Order: sequence, then C-alpha cells, then structure tokens
Amino acid sequence: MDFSFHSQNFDRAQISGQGDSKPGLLSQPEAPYQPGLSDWARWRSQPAPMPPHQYQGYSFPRVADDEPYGLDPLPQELLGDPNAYIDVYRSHVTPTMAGAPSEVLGPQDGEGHSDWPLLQSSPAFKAQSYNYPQLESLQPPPDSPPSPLSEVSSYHSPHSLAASSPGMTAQTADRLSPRSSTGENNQERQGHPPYSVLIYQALKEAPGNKLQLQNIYSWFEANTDKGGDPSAKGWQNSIRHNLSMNAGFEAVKEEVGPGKRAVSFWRLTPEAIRSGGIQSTTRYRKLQHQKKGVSSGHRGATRQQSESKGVHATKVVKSRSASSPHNERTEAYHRRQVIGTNPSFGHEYGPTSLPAMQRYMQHPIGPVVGCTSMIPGNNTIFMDTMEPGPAFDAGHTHDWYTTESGFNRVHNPLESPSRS
DNA sequence: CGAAATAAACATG
DNA sequence: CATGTTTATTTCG
Repeated sequence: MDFSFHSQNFDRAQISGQGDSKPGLLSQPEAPYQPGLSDWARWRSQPAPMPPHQYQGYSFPRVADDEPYGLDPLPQELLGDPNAYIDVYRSHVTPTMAGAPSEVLGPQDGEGHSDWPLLQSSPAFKAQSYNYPQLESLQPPPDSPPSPLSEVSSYHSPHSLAASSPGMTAQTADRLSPRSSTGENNQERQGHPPYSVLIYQALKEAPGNKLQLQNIYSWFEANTDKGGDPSAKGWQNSIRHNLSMNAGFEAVKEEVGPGKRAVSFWRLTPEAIRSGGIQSTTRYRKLQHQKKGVSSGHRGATRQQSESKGVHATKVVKSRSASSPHNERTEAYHRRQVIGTNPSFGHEYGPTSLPAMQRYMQHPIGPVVGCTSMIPGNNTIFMDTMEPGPAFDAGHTHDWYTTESGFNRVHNPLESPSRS
C-alpha cells in the first residue's frame, strides 16, 4: 500500500482528483513552503504548491502516489485560542474580549504570534466567489459584542483576496465531495475524502478552528460540489451527522451577553488537532451495532434533557470525559460542558464567521509557543479528557487520520468479541 | 465485515 | 425551523 494508513478507512477517501491536478502541484519543488497550505487543497486540484518533501512523508491514502492527502496537525497554539486571530487581525485594538490579548500572548509565549503568518488564504477559497449566504448573519451578531468587535467586519482578509488563484475555480473544486454517488466516474475521480475529513479541513483552516454550522455548509459549498443543487439537502444532514458523531469535533457555545442568544460553533477537539487528524468513525457507532431486528418500535432517540445551562460563557458541548465507566448510562450523551470564558468575551465572530474562507491563518511556524492558551484567562478549552485512550466509545479500532504516520490506531483491549 | 453515506425520527430552543 | 442526536439502512471496498 502506498499509504501508511492502515485501516481502510480512508480508502475511499482517495482523492482522485489528482489525475489532473497533481501534476502541477507537486511539481513545484521550489514552491515556497507554505505552511499550512491546505492539504486538501490539492484535492481540489488546486495549484497549490506543496512542499514536496514534507508532505510526501505523510502518506495518505492513495491519493496518487505522490499526492499526499494529509492533514496537518494544527498548531496548538492556534487552537489554543480562537481569538487569537482576532488580535491579529484587529490588531491591538482588540476588544476586550477575551482579553486581551495581545499582551498576554505576545510576550511570553506569544512571541510567535505577532507574526503569525496569515499568509494567504488558502487558495482554496477564492474570496470572491464564495458568497456566504449567511455571512451577514454571522457578522456581527445582532447585538453582540459590545463594541469592540465591531471591527470585525473590517477584517476581511487583507490582500488575500486579491491574490486568489485564478486557476482553480469552481470546477476544480467542484469535484470534492464525499464519496458521492457511485455512478459515473467511479473509480476515476471520486474518491473524495469522507465528510469527516472535509469538515476537519474546514475547521482546521478556520480561525480558531471553529466554525458555525452555517459556515461549514458554506465551506462545503465553496469547496466541494455541493451547493450546486439547492435541492439537495442531504449533505447538510450528513455534515451534521458527522459533527455529532465524530469525536474530533465539539460544539462550543458562546454566549454573548445575557440576553442574546449564544452562538454555537463547532470546533476541532484538541485531540484532533494534536493528532493532526480525525478519527475515522464515529464515537458511538460501535457500541451498538448488531441490533437489527428490531423493527417496529421506535427508533428515535429518547432524549434527555439538558443539564447544564445557565451559564453564560462558552460551553463546550461535547467533550468526553474520558473514562468514566460508571456513569455511562444516562449520560450517554450528556456531554456538554461549560468552559469558562468571560462573559464579556467578545466572541469571535469576526473571522470566524466571516466568509470563512478568506484567510485562514497558518500556524506560526515557529517555535514553540507556549502553548498555553493565548488567551488569558479564558478559554480553557482544553478540558481534560485528553486521555490517550479512546475516550469515546469503546469501539475497537480507532483510526485517526493523521498526517504523519498516517494514523494511530487505538485498539481497545476490551473490545467485544468480534464476531464475524 | 466494517466504514462511511444517507435517510429519517426525535429533541430542543 | 435550525441545530443536534441517535438509529437504522444501504452502499462500497
């Protein structure tokens, strides 16, 4: 196999676009290494120059022999604080939110940030073409932020827009779509990465690694072939499904002010980021399988009620507390934690919601940042949970799509008897 | 067979 | 109604 991946998870993910696209990309040896270039950009057949060696290392599924299909690990720093980008963009003006940041981040560990290379937005996104429908809505939340953020809007990506790459256009992009229908070009080009991977990419490129659902949709429209047909709504459902099911994503709610309604974002889990990839599958699915036969009855889920609420701040919805064997029952899904943030927090609307695809910053290639969140007192995104082990279900194979080695497989010792 | 897609019921706000 | 969850079924490698 060409890929280091082991599991077949990705098989289908093979990106087939390479046929056409790859030639260009990899060919550019001298291309300046762009940190973060979207990996998947190539999927889209973009002319993005990929750093040859670096990426080559990874081996992703079979993109093409050389086309690696990898996800880069996100910089923690980045993820550490979603707002950081704000600072960057909005300069010191930063709001209050969060606090300010610059100072905090800057000095100590932040050294790197100042210059986060926001580089060009990923070519993937062409600014103009994308019209994010909701942009407006997202923009400044209605009342939202007190004030500081107002500028957010101004944050459009600087020059990035201009530079968009001409070459790729919709067409290229169009092709991406998760395993779409079978038919047609089957083996030819089609193997788009699975939803989860696409979502991962979207989030990964997003500031703060988080996006609102709508933005995710938009991203898909822009970067995949959805969008063309309005009628099809299934993909959205699928996206939601994936977001919910995949452990690599977590929902975060940020409340703005007392009266306003919180905005929710989906973001990559620290683990996902750290590992540089997402899990192949779902977190729950494995638990159950094998219950077929039940036909009549009800299939819907029975819901429980929400428990925590009332706090205004950022809540993370979804986070698994790692192993707590005992209370699994009722809490089957009860994740939903709250993260502490400042209420006055500004929220990161700006970029986050903005046309998303504008500029995605890349990581600070640099050095190490202290990682600590760049944000001062807030954001604690990292919740525990980080156990190496599978926090989620006890499924058996967990394959992570990672960049480097491919992926990690976490095997569950227990594992149910795999029956076959 | 397992993973991912897909469709749909159900739950909440 | 939009967003989320969870089943359940189908498709594909």
